[in-house]
Amino acid sequence: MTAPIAPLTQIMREYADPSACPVRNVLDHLGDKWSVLIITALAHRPYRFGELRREIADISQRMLTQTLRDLQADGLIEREVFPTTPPSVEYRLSPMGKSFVVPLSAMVDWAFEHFPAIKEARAEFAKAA
Amino acid sequence: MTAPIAPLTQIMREYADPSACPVRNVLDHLGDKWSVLIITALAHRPYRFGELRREIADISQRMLTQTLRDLQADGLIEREVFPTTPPSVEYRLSPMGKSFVVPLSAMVDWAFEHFPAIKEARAEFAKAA
DNA sequence: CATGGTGGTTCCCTCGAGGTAACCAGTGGC
DNA sequence: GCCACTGGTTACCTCGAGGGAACCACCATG
Repeated sequence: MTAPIAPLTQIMREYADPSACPVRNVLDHLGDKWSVLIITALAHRPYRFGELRREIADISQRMLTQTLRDLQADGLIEREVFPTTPPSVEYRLSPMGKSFVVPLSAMVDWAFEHFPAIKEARAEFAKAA
Repeated sequence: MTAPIAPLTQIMREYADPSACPVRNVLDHLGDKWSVLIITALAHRPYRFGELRREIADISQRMLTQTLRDLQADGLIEREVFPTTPPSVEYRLSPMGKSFVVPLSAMVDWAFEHFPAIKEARAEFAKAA
């Protein structure tokens, strides 16, 4: 199982400026506290703002708005306003967002599968120290 | 392409405490500034401390030490000290670390592939605002 | 008239990730 | 004697992500 990632040296050389490196640029954005959770929710069906707020119980309204805006700016989600009273807003994954679910779910599966081993490793490491 | 991720509702309900949720627990750790970069480097071959420091040009010695310790605590990398003078230290991926390279490289590939589209989406979003 | 539910925005504050720099022991080279 | 390289540790500081609460307009309900 040789690593299929391009050599780091090459990547680092090509994208000396971290903000220009695709990996660091994209993954840093998605590595925040809420993006993955929101995308996971939207992977199942479109959600309205309030629904998401209730679903992700411990997110603040401020961060929900902000993270949704960032994901929308990156083109991962689409926002649609319905002129009802009161106006309701629906968020859904864009095609690109849906394509992101594939590698994301691979990571999620990995996390579930190896979580016990990681917990054990942490306990052993703490014991050794 | 239906999302193969378990329903968020179910996950959130099962792991009400965020620190007990495998996904948030594991991915938050790996979502820091340097873990992915270090794992990417080690995916190709073992590295010595100083080698890593030079390879990842813009990491501080402090964060390199700390991130390596965290990855070691999670059981993703192994540390071996050689009793040379001066003592040298080699870091390599553990079997679990190697298994993580699979989903990680899927994400890296996705990032490379969609980076142009993301940049375009950002530009368009900024223009619209 | 007041309250609650739409989907936000704005201000203020905290806390911790991460950067910088100095220092350590031991040894080899000039 | 002085410097450099090995792989660190420690103290100090900054800056921004994120939390909390208040506020907004609009409408329906009681």
